[in-house]
Amino acid sequence: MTIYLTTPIYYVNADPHIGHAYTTVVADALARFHRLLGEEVRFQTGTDEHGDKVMDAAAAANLPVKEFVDQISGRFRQSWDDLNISYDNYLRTTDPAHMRVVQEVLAKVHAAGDIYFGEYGGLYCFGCECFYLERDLVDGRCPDHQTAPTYLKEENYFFRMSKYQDWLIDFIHTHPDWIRPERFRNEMLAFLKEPLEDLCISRPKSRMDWGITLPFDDRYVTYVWFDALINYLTGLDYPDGTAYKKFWPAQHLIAKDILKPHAIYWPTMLRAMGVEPFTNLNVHGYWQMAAGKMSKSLGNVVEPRSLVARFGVDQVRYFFLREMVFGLDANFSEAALTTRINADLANDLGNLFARSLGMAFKYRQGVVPAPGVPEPPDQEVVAAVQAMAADFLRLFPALEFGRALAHLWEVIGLLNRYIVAAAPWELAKQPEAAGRLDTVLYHLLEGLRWIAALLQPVMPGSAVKMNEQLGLGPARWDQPLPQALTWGQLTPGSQLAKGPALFPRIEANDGSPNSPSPGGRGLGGGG
RNA sequence: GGCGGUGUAGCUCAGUCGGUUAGAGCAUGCGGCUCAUAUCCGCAGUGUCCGGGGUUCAAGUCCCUGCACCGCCA
Repeated sequence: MTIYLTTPIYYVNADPHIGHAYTTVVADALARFHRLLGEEVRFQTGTDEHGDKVMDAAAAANLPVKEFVDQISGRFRQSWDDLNISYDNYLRTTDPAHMRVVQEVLAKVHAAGDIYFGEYGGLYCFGCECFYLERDLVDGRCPDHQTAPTYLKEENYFFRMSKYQDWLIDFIHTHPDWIRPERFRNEMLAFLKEPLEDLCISRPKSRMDWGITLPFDDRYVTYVWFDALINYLTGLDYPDGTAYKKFWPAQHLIAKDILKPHAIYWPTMLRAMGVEPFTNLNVHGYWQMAAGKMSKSLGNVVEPRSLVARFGVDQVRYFFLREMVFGLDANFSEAALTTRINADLANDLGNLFARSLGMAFKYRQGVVPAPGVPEPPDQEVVAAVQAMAADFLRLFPALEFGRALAHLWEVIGLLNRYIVAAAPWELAKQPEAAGRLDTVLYHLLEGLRWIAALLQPVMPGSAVKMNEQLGLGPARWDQPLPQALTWGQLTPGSQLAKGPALFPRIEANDGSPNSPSPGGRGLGGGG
């Protein structure tokens, strides 16, 4: 079984932010999850590097464009390395291989008659890279940039998108799960009730030349979507590469700001090219930033790099996956992040792990004891762990990360209560209870092994630390999940290892216990 | 302007097909334990379920309407 996971290629006119980071962490968690299931995974991310906004940003930075895009693209890549992102391919639209394939695709679609030459005139905003109608303007100005648009009349190339409208509507109807969650599917069906216009896909070089030259007219470069979207194919060495034959169609992950290009333009483009549609378009919401709190004192915290530096990679990854319901907006605040880290990671999981290993060392010299005959509380632990794992394996690939983790944390709570009820410190005082103590310690350690196994996609570094302290080598934690999730694999007699606290508490420094009300601008995944 | 969504505890949110005294986590208060990262466990409290009207034996849930916020379209 194979799976091809993609993030958007991020636009390099600005630095990476939390929205990009979220999309990429989700993709990585899924990639790791599917690898653990024993599937063959291809995971691609990258950067989108053409267009006027990049030219402008380079000019503003006083750098040659190529130098500028190298720099920003490198910064994205660095952020993903910080976040422990296990991408297989990092695609840049300035790669010659990509540019060559885009030209091949353009030539093919043009030859088939789905790209034609036409004229378009209108009010153009350079900030938005798009034309506006009078009624869309606010006081004669662009609603986003507050600048007056310029009237432009130019000849351009158009993709015959309207031709595929009926096919697309039918395809969405016959594939209910294709665009998910459902609200985004409904949004697109509503949009498709109106006639689809053809898509302008070129820019004259006289106006903008930082792009890929049209193979059939070298006065033009292609504009945005016939460049950017095709990355999903060029990354697989389309059309002849073995990767393409092996991994297409894709599971796309995007933020809702680029829903339309991915749900409308992209499938019709694929249709015109004669390529099978992607498997799913998975659409997530925005992190709403607490306005006023981020700007000055914490101005840099939305940058993935500083977030990771301040709070830790796995802490940030856990927060992303636990806090946001995929498809809905969520609030981001330092207070909420701190609460998750302290309550869930330090107090619940970290402390459970520390006290369990601590007792194994204190009472059994750090050697895994052999369990005796399980009693009802032990059986309850086994049953709960197994039920949780089944839920987790079902919810995680369905993008219900928060619910999957909530189930896992219920078991963490159960194990904490199990300790109190069993009171190993009392058993340790009674020589005749030695067997009972062995059984309780074993159930704790084995339960933690399951937890570590399931947390690998979410917190890979911490899961390794847990496995190491549980005395397991890579050969054990790399085995496919279905095999790892068998009760009793922790070998009695094996040696545990001491280690530092998995998740140190974050001491409050701003004195604000609760997160402020949501506000401010959402941050999307870009693309 | 059209379509859609949301509104539940101090905060973030669950609430299935209408069905008992409306739940969870965080925060707060009290108690307990000592293996543990001042952690863990137990107990406790708080709700105009956005307002108004309606259907029903019964409404957080269904219908109408008003308000607020959000999204898509125009």
